[in-house]
Amino acid sequence: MKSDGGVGMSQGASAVAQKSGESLLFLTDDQIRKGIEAMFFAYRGFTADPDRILDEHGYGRAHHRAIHFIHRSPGTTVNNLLSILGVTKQSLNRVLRALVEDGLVEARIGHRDKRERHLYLTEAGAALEQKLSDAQRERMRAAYRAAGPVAVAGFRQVLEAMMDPEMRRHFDGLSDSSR
Amino acid sequence: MKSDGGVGMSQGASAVAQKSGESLLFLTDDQIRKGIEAMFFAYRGFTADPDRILDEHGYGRAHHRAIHFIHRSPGTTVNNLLSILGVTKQSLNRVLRALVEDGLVEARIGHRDKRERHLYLTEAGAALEQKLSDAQRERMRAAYRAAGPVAVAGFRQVLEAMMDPEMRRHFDGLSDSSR
DNA sequence: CTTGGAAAGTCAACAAGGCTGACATAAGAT
DNA sequence: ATCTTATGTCAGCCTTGTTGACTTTCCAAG
Repeated sequence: MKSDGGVGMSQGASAVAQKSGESLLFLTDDQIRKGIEAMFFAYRGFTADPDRILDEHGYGRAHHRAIHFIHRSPGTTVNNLLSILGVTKQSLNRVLRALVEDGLVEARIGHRDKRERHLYLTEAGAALEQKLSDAQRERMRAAYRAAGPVAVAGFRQVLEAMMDPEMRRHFDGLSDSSR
Repeated sequence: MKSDGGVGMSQGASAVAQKSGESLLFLTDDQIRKGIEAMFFAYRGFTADPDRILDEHGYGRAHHRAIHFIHRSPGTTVNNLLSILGVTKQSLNRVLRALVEDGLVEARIGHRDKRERHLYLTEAGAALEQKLSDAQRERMRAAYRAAGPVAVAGFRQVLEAMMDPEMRRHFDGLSDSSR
């Protein structure tokens, strides 16, 4: 694999390319592949705890996502949720209908624009949200604590750089303290 | 929500708890929640590019995962793949059958134990793997480059701490230079 | 050599959660 | 009055996961 002096793997930018003294060893194909696999395995852990709880309640990840973002942005409209979740309205509607029927979510008709439905968690919905996010936060907190503040800052930087621009807009939007 | 001096949210370990001079601000519920949302949005980006390519070929993420880990561990058995992927044999078999029928994967009967099937990518399979991992690596590399080596190290640390122990074993196993 | 059990494959049936397309309704906007 | 938007809904399809039952192959222990 090392043809011309250790540089020049098969595809494009894989070479180390000792540029201006900086080693850039973290950009080798091997490092990146390990990052890809770490994402895969970590995401499994990330969803494992909520998945167990959801299963007990007869829900799935789709319900979790809806509950999470309704909790984060109480009164959000269906359309807004649609663009955050990136699914079709039919898909979201199926989930939302179940949550409303089960009394976890309330869909209030808009005052200004009566076509809109503003979504809120009921007390029962908020209780499930607590349970789910407690479980997910606990693992996250353990990981954060184990890795330390510097690692956490890096973690967040890489994740944000990995998002599609549109998703980053949503992500930044959620961080607004306006609400 | 702010009862006793701005600290003391609802659930457990959320308080800042200024322990021995270290600020631990990175362990607040708010920081953790942002990490959770960052994971969610970033994972979407992480899978977006391969998903597009897979779609053109009439495959899904399940096929990608199989192809990836067969590429990583040529000659791996079905059982080993099963434990890495964490799905049922019926689910994996469906995917594997399609890949074998399409000539992307070869399943050789074991020499020592003839019950086992050892899985290999064919030339066509390796070509698709290239295409998929090139796309995924490109985004990863861009994120790594934007964030820098220190951030990348932190990223990896947090991800590894987030895995289930069994998944971490698989992850570490893949990094072995033995084989 | 026989038999128990492991590895693998297969068939059937089902569910969640994506998708598309078509259509209905209400209401804001022009 | 008409166009457009927001939402809901019905029908049908696909992928990918599940469980359960059964078969074949074949190593290994008795």
